[in-house]
Amino acid sequence: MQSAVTPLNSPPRNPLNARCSASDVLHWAGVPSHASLETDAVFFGMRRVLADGTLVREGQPFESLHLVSSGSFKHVQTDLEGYEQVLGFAIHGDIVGLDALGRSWHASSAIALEDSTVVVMPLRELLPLCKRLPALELLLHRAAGTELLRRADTQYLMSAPISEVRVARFLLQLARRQSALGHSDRRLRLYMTRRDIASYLGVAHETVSRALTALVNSGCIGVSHRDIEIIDETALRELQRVTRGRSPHEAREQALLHSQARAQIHTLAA
Amino acid sequence: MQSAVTPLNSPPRNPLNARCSASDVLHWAGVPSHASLETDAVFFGMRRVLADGTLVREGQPFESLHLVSSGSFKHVQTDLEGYEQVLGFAIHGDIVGLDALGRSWHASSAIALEDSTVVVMPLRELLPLCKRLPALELLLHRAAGTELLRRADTQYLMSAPISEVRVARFLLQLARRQSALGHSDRRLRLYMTRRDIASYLGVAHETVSRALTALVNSGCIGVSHRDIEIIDETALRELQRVTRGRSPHEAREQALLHSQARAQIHTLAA
DNA sequence: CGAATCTTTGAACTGAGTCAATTAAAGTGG
DNA sequence: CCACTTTAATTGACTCAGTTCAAAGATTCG
Repeated sequence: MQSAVTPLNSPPRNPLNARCSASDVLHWAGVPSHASLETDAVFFGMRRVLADGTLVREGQPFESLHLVSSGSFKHVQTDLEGYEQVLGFAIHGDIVGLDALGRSWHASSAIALEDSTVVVMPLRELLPLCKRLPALELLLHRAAGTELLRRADTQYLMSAPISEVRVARFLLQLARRQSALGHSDRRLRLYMTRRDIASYLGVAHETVSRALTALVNSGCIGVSHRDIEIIDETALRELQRVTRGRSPHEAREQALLHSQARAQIHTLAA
Repeated sequence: MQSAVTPLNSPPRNPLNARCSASDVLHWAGVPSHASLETDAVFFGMRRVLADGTLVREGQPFESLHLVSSGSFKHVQTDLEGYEQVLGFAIHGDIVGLDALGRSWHASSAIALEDSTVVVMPLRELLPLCKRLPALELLLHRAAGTELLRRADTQYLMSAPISEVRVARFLLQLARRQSALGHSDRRLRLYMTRRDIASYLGVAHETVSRALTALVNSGCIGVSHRDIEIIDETALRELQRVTRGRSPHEAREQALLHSQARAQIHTLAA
């Protein structure tokens, strides 16, 4: 388990020249139970990417997967007219480049939002290793599955017709990921610009600003630059029920009625 | 290659009791070049799902992946309030259940839009087989990658602020998939309801109706029930440039200016 | 043939996009 | 270290497209 060498959620002290064991990778990527003496003996190199630097670029040959060790990235795709669509964000423990699986070229770019370090896992090494070490295969599968789940979450998020709801869901999503890494789920730092958030949510960047101030005014959150404090998580969740022309309060009442009706049905069925 | 036994894109005649070789699976899933004598010797069972039937249900244990042989499915996820979000559609050659990769339970349901047949690939058989047959491993990776790409496409689609653009992109996406299967890219059948499309696009179902009639009135498409004819694909593509308050014509002019400006820059750089 | 569902169309309201202007923050170079 | 430039973020005003509610056709299915 070697938790003494690499305490959970702590990147190595000297990430530039350091190599990093497959066990570390398993820890960071969320399957710590599968680390073993064998995975202790496998090492990967690391790479540093400065803020605004490109880790992988759309159209580049797919040669390596990267695990984010420190820092953060945005996934972007550029369409014919030059519009940049932000597809998602990657933080510690996330694997970058999965959408190229089974292909020869990357379909999206990964751009560092701050100075970051990644573990480089060359496919030529990784795939043969997977055959020998089931833990690494599981890691790969789990990472792909997680990415798919996250995209589903994003679709759900984008389907909200009210921008305040989108932003609320976005913050909750971020808080959930942060807390899964052992960080606070009440205080969170936005490492991306409002524009990036807007592109991700599918709204205008002014709308993100307005939604955030609206959430501040309703006492749900506190905002200072890129630091967010979640003050009333319950209220933030309640917001999900808001639809056009219906206030959070009314929505809550309707939801109550619904659950009562459902209880009635259950009673009748029994 | 056995193209005599299973001609490309043609499901077997008797899918109910028939078993189906791994080579067939490779053909249908788009990696026909990797079929071999070895994959000829591996067989999977098949399963029939009636219209509105559930192939996999959210929360069920993840035991098999399914390849769609005939028919079509929608992927749905239900939130706490009971709202059904359509995440995507699966047709011939698509693999259902990938979002459970690396996990024990399915995160979304797959519901048949019509009477359908699928190839059942139990994980207990599939994963060991992958170690022996690199072709199957590639299939798995490629399927995961493709699914990720498709979700990115969906995000792009949902990011369009104008509903007409969303619907146009949806139709083009569908046409592209149909034509990849060797079908016409001008005539396409919608196997899903307007409601499903609306949920998928993140708009009200009335809006889908209105957008479709608008596209008919502008001469881009013809609609009859669930049969769509793409009359002017170019115009449909041009639509992508439309933003709020800007007509397709203006958008085209602006795009021209942009490309001219870009040409200028290139000239200066040279 | 009737019930249920799907689809279309209408009308009213309103929330979000767009344009514009101001403020704040961050990065640059003397 | 401070003026200067550039980029990010906020706020306001206006317009319009999309949601919502409602009702009427169309289609499917029993």
